[in-house]
Amino acid sequence: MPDTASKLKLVSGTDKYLRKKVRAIEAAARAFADKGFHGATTLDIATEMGIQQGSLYYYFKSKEQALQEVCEYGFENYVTHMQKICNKQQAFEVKMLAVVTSHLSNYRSKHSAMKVHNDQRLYLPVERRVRIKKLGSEYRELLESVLQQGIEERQLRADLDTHFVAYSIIGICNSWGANLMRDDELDLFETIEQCSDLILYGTVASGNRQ
Amino acid sequence: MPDTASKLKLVSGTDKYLRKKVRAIEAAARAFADKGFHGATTLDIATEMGIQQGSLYYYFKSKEQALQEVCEYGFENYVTHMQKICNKQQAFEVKMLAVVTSHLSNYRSKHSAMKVHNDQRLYLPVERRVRIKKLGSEYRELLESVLQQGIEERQLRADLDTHFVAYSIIGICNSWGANLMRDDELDLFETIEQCSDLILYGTVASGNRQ
DNA sequence: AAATAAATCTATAGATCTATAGAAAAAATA
DNA sequence: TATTTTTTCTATAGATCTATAGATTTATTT
Repeated sequence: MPDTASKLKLVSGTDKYLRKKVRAIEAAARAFADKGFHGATTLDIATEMGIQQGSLYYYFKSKEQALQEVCEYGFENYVTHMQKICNKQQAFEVKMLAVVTSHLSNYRSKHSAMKVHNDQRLYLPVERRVRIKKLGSEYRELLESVLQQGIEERQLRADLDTHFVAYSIIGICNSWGANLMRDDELDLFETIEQCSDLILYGTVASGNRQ
Repeated sequence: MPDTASKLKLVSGTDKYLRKKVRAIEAAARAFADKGFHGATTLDIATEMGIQQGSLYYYFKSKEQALQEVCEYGFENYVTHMQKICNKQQAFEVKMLAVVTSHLSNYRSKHSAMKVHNDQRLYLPVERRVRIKKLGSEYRELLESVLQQGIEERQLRADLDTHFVAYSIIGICNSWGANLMRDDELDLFETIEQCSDLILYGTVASGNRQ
């Protein structure tokens, strides 16, 4: 069991420890994504790692902490990727496509941690959600800044509520993302294209615009 | 406990029984919406009804059956409402607005059963999901028929993938619906308007259409 | 090779939680 | 009012599941 010394290793441990810790987080992510936080057991997680149930507590102090770490892990990669997209000097449309692509590819690559973040994070007590909330705001703000850029480049409607639209984009992507995880037949690139198209152009025919 | 005779009452019982059974379903819906299927206990449900934990089994044969009934109950009203909308002789736009309004109002009226249907139904074994799946297809087909009408009336783009769009509309509405349940400050009618607007017109400025 | 540290194991206490059985109370019917 | 039916209660068996303690094995360092 990690004592005061090895607690430090949760942040900067040996490579060996960190690698297996990541495996533990990913095993927990799969179990939680599959059966939900309360439905999955510590035995499920341990079995997926090939260790005994009790041994799991070498990596997590509690099941709740496992959920917290899964959520943070899943979302971190995600926000980092978003930052890279935003920092590039590119036209709005390109960024927009990159955002949708990033979001949906993430799901297709079976990144269960994202699903867990979306579906299970509210089962954490508020005090465990502080960091997750911060990451969430950061992500939404980045997306809003992309939309703002679109408005400034006069590509997007000037009257747009960027907050509303950002939230809606996330909603569409999450619902299709869940589908992509469930249904392997579903074509990733077609879905990306259709989502972008809907967000940009809506459904109304050219002749019938307001 | 309901014997063979009272099993019939699940379909056509005394008013008294049926009224309390609905109360039971609604209590279960609140508990499941709040804590998730596995997170909520039969004690939670019973306490909300003001009865003892064991007494709950007079209304449900098992916790799993409670989940099944909550999902069916929540979705039934919903599909029925959709049918009413579709059967009216009205212009496409009017129906479209009615669909979004119906979906989102449902959430604002704290109809937890809908949330449970969306978030928890996959925890049911397939054999318990037969009826729920049928209702789901029915709903999506109705929505697709509204979209088809829009295409035929030349209001919507002729190239639209109605299946994709129907699914996306449901996705947007569900994500805003969850927000409406969580945040009482959020204005229902503004949200309805914004959702419809996004679905119909997208985000791109008039001058920049394809 | 001996000593120390890291990683895993076994076994279990203690706390749930579901579902059932049978008694008791309340309501409806004869 | 007596009888039957419906509804609820109490108590509990039996099955989890989390988290911990201490022993044991494996790996690393001196």
